[in-house]
Amino acid sequence: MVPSGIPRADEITGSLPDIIAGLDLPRVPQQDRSRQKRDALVAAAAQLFEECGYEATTADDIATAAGVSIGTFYSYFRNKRQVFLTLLARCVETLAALHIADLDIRTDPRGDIRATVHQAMGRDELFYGMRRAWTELLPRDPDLARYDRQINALIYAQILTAARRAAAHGLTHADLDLEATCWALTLLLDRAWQLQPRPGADPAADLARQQQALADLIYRALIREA
Amino acid sequence: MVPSGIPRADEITGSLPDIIAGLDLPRVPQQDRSRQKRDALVAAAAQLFEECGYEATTADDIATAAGVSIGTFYSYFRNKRQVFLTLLARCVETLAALHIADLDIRTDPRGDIRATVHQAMGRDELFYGMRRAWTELLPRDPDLARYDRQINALIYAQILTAARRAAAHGLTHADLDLEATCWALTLLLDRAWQLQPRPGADPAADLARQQQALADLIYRALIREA
Amino acid sequence: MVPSGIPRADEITGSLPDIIAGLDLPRVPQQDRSRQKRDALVAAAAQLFEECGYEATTADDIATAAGVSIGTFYSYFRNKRQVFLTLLARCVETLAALHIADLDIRTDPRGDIRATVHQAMGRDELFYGMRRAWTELLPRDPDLARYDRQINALIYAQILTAARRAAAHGLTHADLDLEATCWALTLLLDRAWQLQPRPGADPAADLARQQQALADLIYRALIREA
Amino acid sequence: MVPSGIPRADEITGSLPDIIAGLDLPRVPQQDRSRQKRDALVAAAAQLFEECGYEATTADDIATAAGVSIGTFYSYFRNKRQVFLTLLARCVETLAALHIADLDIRTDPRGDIRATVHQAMGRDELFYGMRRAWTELLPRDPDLARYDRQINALIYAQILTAARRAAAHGLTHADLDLEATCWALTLLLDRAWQLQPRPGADPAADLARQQQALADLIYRALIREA
DNA sequence: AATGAATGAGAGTTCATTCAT
DNA sequence: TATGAATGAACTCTCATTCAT
Repeated sequence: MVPSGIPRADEITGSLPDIIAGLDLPRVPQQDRSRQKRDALVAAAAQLFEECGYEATTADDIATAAGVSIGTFYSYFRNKRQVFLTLLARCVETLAALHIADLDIRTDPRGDIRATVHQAMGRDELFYGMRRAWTELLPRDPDLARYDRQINALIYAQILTAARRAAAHGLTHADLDLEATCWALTLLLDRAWQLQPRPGADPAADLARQQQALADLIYRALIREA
Repeated sequence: MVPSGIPRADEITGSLPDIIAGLDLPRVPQQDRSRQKRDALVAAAAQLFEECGYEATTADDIATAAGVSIGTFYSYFRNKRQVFLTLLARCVETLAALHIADLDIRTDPRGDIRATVHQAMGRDELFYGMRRAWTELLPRDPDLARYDRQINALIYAQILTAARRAAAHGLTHADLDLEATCWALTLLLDRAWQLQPRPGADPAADLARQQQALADLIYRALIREA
Repeated sequence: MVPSGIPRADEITGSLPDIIAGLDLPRVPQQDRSRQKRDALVAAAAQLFEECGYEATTADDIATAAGVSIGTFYSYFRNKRQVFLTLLARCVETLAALHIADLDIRTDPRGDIRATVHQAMGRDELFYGMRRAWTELLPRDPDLARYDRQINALIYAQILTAARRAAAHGLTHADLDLEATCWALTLLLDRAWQLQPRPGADPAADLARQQQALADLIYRALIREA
Repeated sequence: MVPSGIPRADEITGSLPDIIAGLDLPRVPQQDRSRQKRDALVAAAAQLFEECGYEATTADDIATAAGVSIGTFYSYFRNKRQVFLTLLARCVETLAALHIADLDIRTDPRGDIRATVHQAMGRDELFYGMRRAWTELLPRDPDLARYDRQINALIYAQILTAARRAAAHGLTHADLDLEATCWALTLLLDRAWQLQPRPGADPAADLARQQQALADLIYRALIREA
């Protein structure tokens, strides 16, 4: 069972880079030719995972799409899961670059939150290949579930840090359950990364609209009107 | 790819019961003995799906857990997917019973939202067996993805109806993008159904706390302070 | 392997009724109600075998089509094969009624042969349900292959008897290999029972035309022009 | 139901090679080792089909008999049916090599027919593995039934061509229904390919005897005595 | 390093037959 | 005698992974 309660303080350990360090990743090849081949495999996997899902994508499909043999695939990755972990590592790096905790919310809380949401959700291309595979693997890969929990816990911790700073400056609602609210926001973000522009609408404008609504929702959930 | 933009008006068609009607469900056996056996199979499937996930649970596992042979399993369900659909139907029935749209928000918005959230999330046991299976099947079952989209669209429509009523009475924020905000809340609810009490804490109290934070978040996202 | 050489004299033993006697048939029920039920099962089986083939027809299909339960099916027939044998017995009885050997060819050989072919091939309805099932079961049922061989041998013997009578009266070609020719004719007849009217044509007329061509072929293969 | 009326003119389309081209055949491996393995599988299948029939032969049996694993079997053939189609293609190639239509019947009709029958039936080894499988699959494989019909129609067309040439030279019986007679001969040939030498007799001599009787039968069915 | 043929455990599903009611 | 729920052996086919070349 995926435990999804508010993370306890002791669960917020390590950092996003630590998670990458803990992954069973293949070593990055040093030679240029090899690295290109590995990248081609990862790119092919991302596209196929996105289009067909993880299960429906065979190791053979990935190798073929990357223009190499199945044998070569297995010389770069110990197994199919490792390709996925490589994609995961890329995601986590992106998340680590967000620095939500550094959000200084004092001068323009609404603008700051909007900017952060925009930044967070604009990394769409880096989740490419992850969305479907993640939901497919999560339920049956205990390690992955742990990573999921850990990543969410760290994002939660960052949100909580920023929220506490706002609270310290008297910006938040008086009776706010900071922890539970930040956890709810973390869960919402997790879902928000799956947002798509609605078909028919101008994609960029539509996404911007959704991002703004989301940012305002977060703003109002936390910050009281002056 | 699962399209997750704000539902267009024309996507909000039918009703939750319509979705159940569209499912390829086995007929419910009339005889008591048979119904008991079918229920045992469904219960076994739910538990195994919850514990091991959908893929990792074989038809044989379910039959064995229910104390019948594989042949019996296939005489009650055409295939493994049909067991899942049976669980799904149960969920949708629960959702249909929520009547979010009927929420009359005028007198005590905060209390009403709290009550609704409490009611919505208190149905936990009925999602038992669905959480993991749903995320596993979603990416590879186009029909299911359609149902998912449809169900979310209908919940969104209900939230939007209630929110519009509040707006008509001048209760909501002035500059609110109602549609985008309600869609964000719908996505949040979808995630919220996976909430668990945090280990170590008193489960009931902890869930109540998370529910209240969630309800307040929704309240503040929509309703302006008097 | 199905042995299809010209039958040796010692293979021509017994009679068509003997074959029926050797079949593992269920006893015919005495009570009227029971006989009706059995007949309904046989009729349903014939139709399904004809339309779907033997393998594709399940015991359950037959029972359902006959309006009884699978249990009842198995109280009338020990197994699926026994239904087929029942149909077979009906065929063999029909064949036994042909009396080809009695053909007195002296006065009007051509007319006699035509009449016999017409009579032989006109029993179409009695082969109903057999054509597909026979070819399906033959290759995998050694007993059935033996029956096939035996039946063909007996028909061959009858044709040979008639042909020898004609030869004795100097009606046949001088240099005729009676045995081999009659065997070829037997094989041809076996195939001829699968003849259908060609689509588009008047069925009765078309069949009559094919029968006449077949009869003339036999006539010319055996009888020399005066 | 297998329609076995005299082929209509519009049914005689394409050529035997066209039929092979329409089959869903696996590509022939280029590497020697692979081809040998594929041939071993085909040979094993032929023997097992001949001895046990198509249905009774499992994919596993074939793989084991060929000394490879079931996985290897499925890397050479998409399914069991494809092995059969490979055998079928071999047969059709043989039939295409017969050139019955080219039969010039004017100078020595009897000798020509004998030679052709001899040639046609001497290809016995190439039908190995087909006889039982064909009759087993025919009733339940609509595609195969179509091929059967098509192949027979083409053979019929060739026989008819030769017979018409003979008729044009006034060699045939005056009142002959050419079409119906040639169709009967086609059906007879179809059965004749299942001829075996009778046990106990000298195989070669016995087959020659049967072939000669068959050829004479055809000769007399068509050609009038000078 | 690269290939791709080979492996074989394991999945879903069918259906002839049995037997308690 | 009639029922139909229950059985489970058997079958086809997939695909992650290995390893000889």
